[in-house]
Amino acid sequence: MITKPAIRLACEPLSKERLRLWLKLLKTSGLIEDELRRRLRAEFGSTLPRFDVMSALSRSPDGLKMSEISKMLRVSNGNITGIVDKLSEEGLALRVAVPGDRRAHLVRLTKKGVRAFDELAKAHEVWVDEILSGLNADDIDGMIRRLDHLNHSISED
Amino acid sequence: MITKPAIRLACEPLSKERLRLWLKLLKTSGLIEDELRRRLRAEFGSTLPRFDVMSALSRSPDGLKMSEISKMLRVSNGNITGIVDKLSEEGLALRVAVPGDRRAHLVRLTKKGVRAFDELAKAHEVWVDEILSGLNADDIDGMIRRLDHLNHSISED
DNA sequence: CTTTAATATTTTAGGTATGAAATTTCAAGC
DNA sequence: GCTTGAAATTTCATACCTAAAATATTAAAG
Repeated sequence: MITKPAIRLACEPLSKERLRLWLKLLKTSGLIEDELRRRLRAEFGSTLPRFDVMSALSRSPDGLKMSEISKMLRVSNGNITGIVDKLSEEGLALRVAVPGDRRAHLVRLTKKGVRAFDELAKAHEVWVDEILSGLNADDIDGMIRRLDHLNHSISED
Repeated sequence: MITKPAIRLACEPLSKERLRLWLKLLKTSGLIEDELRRRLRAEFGSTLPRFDVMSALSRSPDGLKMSEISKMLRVSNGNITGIVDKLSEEGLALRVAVPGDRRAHLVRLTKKGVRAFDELAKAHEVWVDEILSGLNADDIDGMIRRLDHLNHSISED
């Protein structure tokens, strides 16, 4: 009787499988991202980075420092400057001075910004639901569990 | 006897779960991408987009048209122009005229480009293996299967 | 006090990305 | 042959993004 091997004799294939996994992960998230970007542009004339910044601000009504935003979104500090500038110009966000510290500013959504984001967020959730509609509850659960595992193993190394 | 419900009474939680999944997917691929970008820069003074273009060219020794590259990598045509310009300046790629069609050019890696990419690709595979080392064969297999499913369901809609 | 180091942000230089308009060339149809 | 439309690429304007340098402020150590 032939049994399936309990251990792998060579590690080489596993490294190839990891590479295959990474390429698929990259492709999938790129496809979804492109589609979201397209709709955000077509239906709201907005962009993903702006949505991300507004989303972060929305979760912190008391405001966030520039560095807090860039840390949360894992993008460079200098980048956030430009995006917040734009949001401010359009009256969606504003910089508030911090009493005890003249270096820092708190960025906050304006009322107009909150309204705009609520609309965006509602549409965004519907879009994601549509795009991922091919997945049932088990699929979703399985992927979330594995992504958590992967995420954890990456972050702690 | 109480049986588990065959259908969900409310769809709302599933849409939230899909959103959760997307955010995790985005975060994970971002973390991996950032790490690869960092190493590419630190160890080779190169970038991910250049690596991607070289990788595509490497798989097609007979050359690729600009539009073929942009289709493969799902980036805009105008973008590829700049990257190929840079690769050409550095002697890693070159444009070859197409005999029957004076509109198109075939882009091809030079010998130097092939050597450079081979080195990059070898390092890249090791990096990915390291970064994903927390996953065993079953994890990898499970994720690949689900990503294929998702990918398929997105592309065909 | 004053030097020093750390923190918070902006600026700068350069590469990457998009969509749209412009250019050149090709392929038919008349 | 000439026009029309499609195809391949580049150019353009604009936005994003990074790392690194510059600026300004705070805090702490001597």
